[in-house]
This record gives sequence, structure tokens and C-alpha cells, in this order.
Amino acid sequence: MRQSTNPTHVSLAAVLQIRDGALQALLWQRAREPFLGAWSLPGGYLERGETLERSIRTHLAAKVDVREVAHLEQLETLSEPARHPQEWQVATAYLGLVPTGVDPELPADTAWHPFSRLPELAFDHREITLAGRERLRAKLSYTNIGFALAPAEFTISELRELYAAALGHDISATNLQRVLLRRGVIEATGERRAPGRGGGRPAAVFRFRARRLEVTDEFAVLRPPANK
Amino acid sequence: MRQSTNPTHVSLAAVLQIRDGALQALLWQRAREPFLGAWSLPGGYLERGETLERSIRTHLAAKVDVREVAHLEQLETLSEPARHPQEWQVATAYLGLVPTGVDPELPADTAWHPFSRLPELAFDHREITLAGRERLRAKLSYTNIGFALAPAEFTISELRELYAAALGHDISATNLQRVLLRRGVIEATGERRAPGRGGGRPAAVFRFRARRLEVTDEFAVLRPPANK
DNA sequence: GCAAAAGTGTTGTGTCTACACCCATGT
DNA sequence: ACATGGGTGTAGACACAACACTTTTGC
Repeated sequence: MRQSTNPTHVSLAAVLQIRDGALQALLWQRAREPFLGAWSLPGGYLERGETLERSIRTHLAAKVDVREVAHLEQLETLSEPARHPQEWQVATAYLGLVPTGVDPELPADTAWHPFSRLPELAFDHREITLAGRERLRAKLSYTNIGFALAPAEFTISELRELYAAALGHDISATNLQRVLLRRGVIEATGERRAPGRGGGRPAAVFRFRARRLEVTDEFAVLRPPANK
Repeated sequence: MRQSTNPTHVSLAAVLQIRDGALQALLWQRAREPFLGAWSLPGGYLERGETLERSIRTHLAAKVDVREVAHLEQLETLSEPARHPQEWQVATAYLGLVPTGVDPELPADTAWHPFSRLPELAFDHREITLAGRERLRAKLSYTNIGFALAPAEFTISELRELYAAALGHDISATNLQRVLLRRGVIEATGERRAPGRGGGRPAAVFRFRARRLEVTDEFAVLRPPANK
């Protein structure tokens, strides 16, 4: 029991990466009660003098040795009084994204889990994890958030696989390329990738033009008049 | 000084309404230090045993006598250590919307302020207020959130004025009607509104089909293949 | 030559803006 | 009659999905 007049405050993160062609979440196994042994999201207490974002970055770096988080954004703050069985605790959840290919060394109690086989999660962490995936899926449509899932350079078919894995449905390489080029989200580097055994035309290499989140489709159905 | 190991936690709300054809925010004048006399967002401490949403609803109902909040959603949680000069305080901000026409009785220290003449605000409340307006503007494009700004029944020109005031730019009644009808967001009641002095064709009366937030335009540019 | 993989051309559909025009009422 | 405000018809721009077709490589 920490004390009585104020809630404890923790930062948590659903850290997602595409590994082996599937969207996966970084989880660690709790070493103490409550939920001893259950899988849960990385995070920890907010300390005096730090912001929530600094808090979650510190906890990620210290506990899990993940410094390669390419994008981090706040998801929501959970305050259900019964969410922690012993403590009055408020949690602010973040979504973190790690580019494909990065393979940080993990402590023994930490592992990646594909969404297709998520274990039972402690507290309300399952809800948070699913909310993170939803946020990612939505933003793939109208922002350049793909930069945080992709390596620095890639071919369209590689990018197509990433998008398909994150979205959960197939996507056409043809149209993906056209949409992202039209919007100026990606650009050709000018280089080509040599084909594998069995041949095939060499693929053009692309990169994201920005590596910070930008809204690329204002989808402003109710948009201001053109003239004027 | 409340205590040391945990931050205090407050809930705040940017409560918006369209009044006199302009988007306005509900503010109250602080009665104590810090920022004595400055305008600020309504809200207050989170109490043990309640959720943040319950907390902000309670504070709104008690302090400001606004029970007519048609929509309430979480905006973000602010944790900058220096945001409160004396206290280690975390704040979770909400966006609240009140339909046009409702005119709740307000205490003497509370008043509506149009965005065009926002006073200096205490703490980081200006940032929150602007974030609330941005959230509203975005959601007007792809959800039915207009239900929370409009009265139960309205004509298209009345609705057009509300959208224009909230969006900050003009909008065509013709196209607004077609977009909202095509998406099934509004429907005709079958009644007509008598024209004012000076004549004119009687206007058809409409209502929103749902009075809870729904996403009406999935804007899923990267959408699943049609045939499967 | 042939299979494999990448990329382009083209067609059709749906959604939106803009604007001309028609409708129903008061004076 | 005619001014006033409401509503419909329609054309053009654009973004997208789907799919046929062409290009460039390995074997």
C-alpha cells in the first residue's frame, strides 16, 4: 500500500513490431503479485519530475532494452477503480512501434507474441493491446505511420507485406505504391534490388520521405471552398 | 502540499457549445492560488473509487450545473512536471459538447467565451482547449458527432450554420445535406418549418439518426479486397 | 525460350464540389 | 409579380480498386 490520498500512476506501452510476417506485441511475465506469472505490458511507476512519455521511454529502455522505438504516442488513460486488485492505480497507455528487422536483445522474462496467439494478459492489458492495434490500423490509412514499421529502405513488395500483416488483410502492391506515391509519403531512392534466384525484374528501392508522424490525407469531406 | 510519493490527479474538460453562431468554451475564474483570478477549465480532483469519466461528470454537474453534455470523450493526459507551480499534478482532459439552444444556469464565476476572444488561461488549459476544437473539427468529417452540437430537430440551414461555426469556414448547405443523407447520418422527420417574414420555401426538418458517436466514413483507403 | 517478379496502362465506380435551375412561400 | 430562402439536377474532378499487359531478370 503506497498511500491513501492519491492514486499511483503507471505508464504502459503496447510495443508492436512485425516479425516473421505477423504483427506481434512485446510482453513480459510478471515476477510478483498480483497476476504473478501472467504476461503483461512493459511499463512502471511514474516518478516525480518526469513526464509520462519520459517515464515510458525509461521503463522501456531499462527493462527491455528497446531503444529503437520509431514512434510513440499516447493511447488513453485507464482509471477503473477495480483495475488493480490491491492498489488505487491509474495507468496511461502508449502505443510504440519498432521497425521490422530490428531485433533487440530481450531479458529472459520478455518475449514477442503474435496477435494470433496472445496469452491471457494481466489487468486490462488485453484491451490496451487491442486498442493499440486499432490505432495503428486506422493511422495506416491516413498518415505516414508506416515509416515506424518499415526499415530505412525497402521494396514495394516488402512494404506490401508489412501493411498486410498490420492491417490483417491482403493489399495490392500496385495500388499501395500508387497511393503512397501520389500522397508523397514514399519516394524512390533510385537504387534497385537484385532479384533472387529464379529471376524476376529488379525491384526499385523506396524510402519514407519523413520519419515523423504526418497526416497525409485530410479526408476533409467537409472541406473549405476551393476559390476564396 | 498534499503528499510526496504520488501525483495528484485531476480531470478537466473543454466543454464546447455553439452560441450566437460562434464556437465557445465554458470557463471559470479561479478563486485561489495559483493563477488566482485567471480563467480555467472546469474540473477537479479525482476521488478514490471513481473513474476519470465519473469524476469529470461530477465536477461538471456540481460546479457548473451542466447536465446537458451530449458527448464526452477523453482527449489526453498531461504530465509535464512544471505544469502546476506548487503541486505534482497529472491532468486528464476531456472534450464535452453541449447542443445549441441549451442554456444552463451558470454560477457567477463561470462564463462562455468564444474562441475568437479567448482570455489567457491558467496552466496548460489553452493547449487543451485548442486540442478539443481540433478533435471536434476532425470528427465532424468522419463521424456523426454533429448530433452533440445540434438540437433534436433542425433544418439544413440551421445545421449548416453549426458546422460552419465549428469548422471555422463556410460550408455549402447543398453538399452538407447530401453527404449526411448519403451516409445515413441524418434523416427527414417529414415535418416542415414555416418560413419567416419575407417568405421563402418551407424548410424540411431533420434529425440525427443516432445520438451516440459512430464512425460513418471508414475512409479506409487501404481497404480489404472486395471479392474476398 | 520460359518462369518469375516488378511495374505500367486502362477502365470503371463511387464520392465529392460547384453551379445552374426549379419550388414554395410572404408581401 | 417578385423577392426570399429551400431544394434538385447535373457535370466535372478526383481517388480508388481491379485487372490486363509489359518489362526485366535468372535459369
